[in-house]
Amino acid sequence: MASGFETEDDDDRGLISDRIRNALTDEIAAGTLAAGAALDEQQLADRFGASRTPVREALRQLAAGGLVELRARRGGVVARMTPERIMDMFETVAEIEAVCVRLATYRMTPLERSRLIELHELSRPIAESGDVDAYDNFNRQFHETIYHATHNGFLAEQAIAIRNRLNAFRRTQLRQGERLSRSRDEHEAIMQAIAEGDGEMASRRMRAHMLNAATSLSRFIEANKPA
Amino acid sequence: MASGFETEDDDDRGLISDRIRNALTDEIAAGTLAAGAALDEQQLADRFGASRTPVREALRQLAAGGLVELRARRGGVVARMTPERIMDMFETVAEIEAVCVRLATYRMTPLERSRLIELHELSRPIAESGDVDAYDNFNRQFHETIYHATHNGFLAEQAIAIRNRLNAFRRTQLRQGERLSRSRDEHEAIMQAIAEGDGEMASRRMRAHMLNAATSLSRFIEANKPA
DNA sequence: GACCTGTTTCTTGTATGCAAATTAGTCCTG
DNA sequence: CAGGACTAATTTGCATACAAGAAACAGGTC
Repeated sequence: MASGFETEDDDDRGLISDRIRNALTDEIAAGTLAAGAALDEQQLADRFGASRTPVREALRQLAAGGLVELRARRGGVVARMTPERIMDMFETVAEIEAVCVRLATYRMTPLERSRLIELHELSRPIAESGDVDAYDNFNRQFHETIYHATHNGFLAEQAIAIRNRLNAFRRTQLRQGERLSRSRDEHEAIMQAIAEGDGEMASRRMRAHMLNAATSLSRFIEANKPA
Repeated sequence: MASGFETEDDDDRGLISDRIRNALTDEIAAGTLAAGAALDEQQLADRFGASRTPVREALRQLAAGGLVELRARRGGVVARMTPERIMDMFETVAEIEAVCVRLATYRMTPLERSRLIELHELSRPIAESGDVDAYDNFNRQFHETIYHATHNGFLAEQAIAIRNRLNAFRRTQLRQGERLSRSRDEHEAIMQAIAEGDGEMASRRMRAHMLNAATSLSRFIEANKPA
């Protein structure tokens, strides 16, 4: 938002290793590369029309981000996520978000507060329209606004990193219509607590909000993964 | 603990890139490589008697861990930490630790509880002796025991990762004698809250405990960094 | 027939070489 | 003398080549 130089996001121009990293991230997120899939360096190099060197660098970066598991001299596989681990990640995100909203409540500037209120107001028509992608986009903005309002850059970075890491594994789904309006209602409750300056209350409501989303996903996984 | 094969930890045998990564991590942590120092690939390669390839991989991993900042085609420098950022990191650790101890209070098994009590008892003579290294070691065990008692593997990993990241920047210092006994007193208060099953109380006390440590470090930085 | 062992093959890890890009150094110009 | 542009040198990014380890396979033995 602040840095508006690049025409789009990143692709095509720049470092090959970055292009490969982004492409692999997207493919893992989209599910094109299934969890547990072996990542052959030469094969990937051929596919991207590059040599193994940038592929290796991309894989290392992905491994550092937790998307890929790398065993020495045995190559890499797309990180295999157990339902337990996904729940652990969701709980962690929920707790971190709860921390963020508490700090944000006590520290946000009037400008940040009005920006958040504005965002929240904008979400009403989106939730009513049922446009999941649009709501997803709004939702990310809403939460990231809160991260930054903590005035703790490191915490904000961590929150975004973990959130992205989780996003990469939720595939395309979690698109149950009724969840949208409930999500907005929960945001509403959080906004009210923020408005009252009650960080603890906002924190508890945020935690509940995130855990509701987790439960929703959990049900989806349960339903779609028989094994 | 479970895997007790290696004679020591890691060094000398195994992947060269890992050896370089570990060595650089240690040197950054020890302050041998000052913050902002340029990291020339060829120079490091020569120093470690290797080629640039493993050096590059090591640098990427360090960059992912936040110890090194890498700008495209401009090489890497040891991450420059502003006092603000260090405080942000400390606050983040404090909040995460607070989350951990709350969850741990509600979820720890009797075995984990007795292990923690045992550890805490052991710390009394260490704190009295004033052996900072020994107390440091105990302290790490104490906190990591709490992480694992959350029964959330992902959260525990995150907590350890952030804690390590912070450790790498505190140089050799923070060795003021009086801090030891105060630290143990604070642990005592946390243990009491855990014993009473009051996770919220334990959480608040843990947060205060960590912020005290941060303030202590902050004072040190203020005193030793004139610029 | 099952299991162990030696060999082969494939993959990763490392080294070296080359090209592009950035930086610094110098020369010229205002 | 200051500022800018061109050139040269250093450094990163990538490609290719080689070596070492691991997995797969075949053969033989119990």
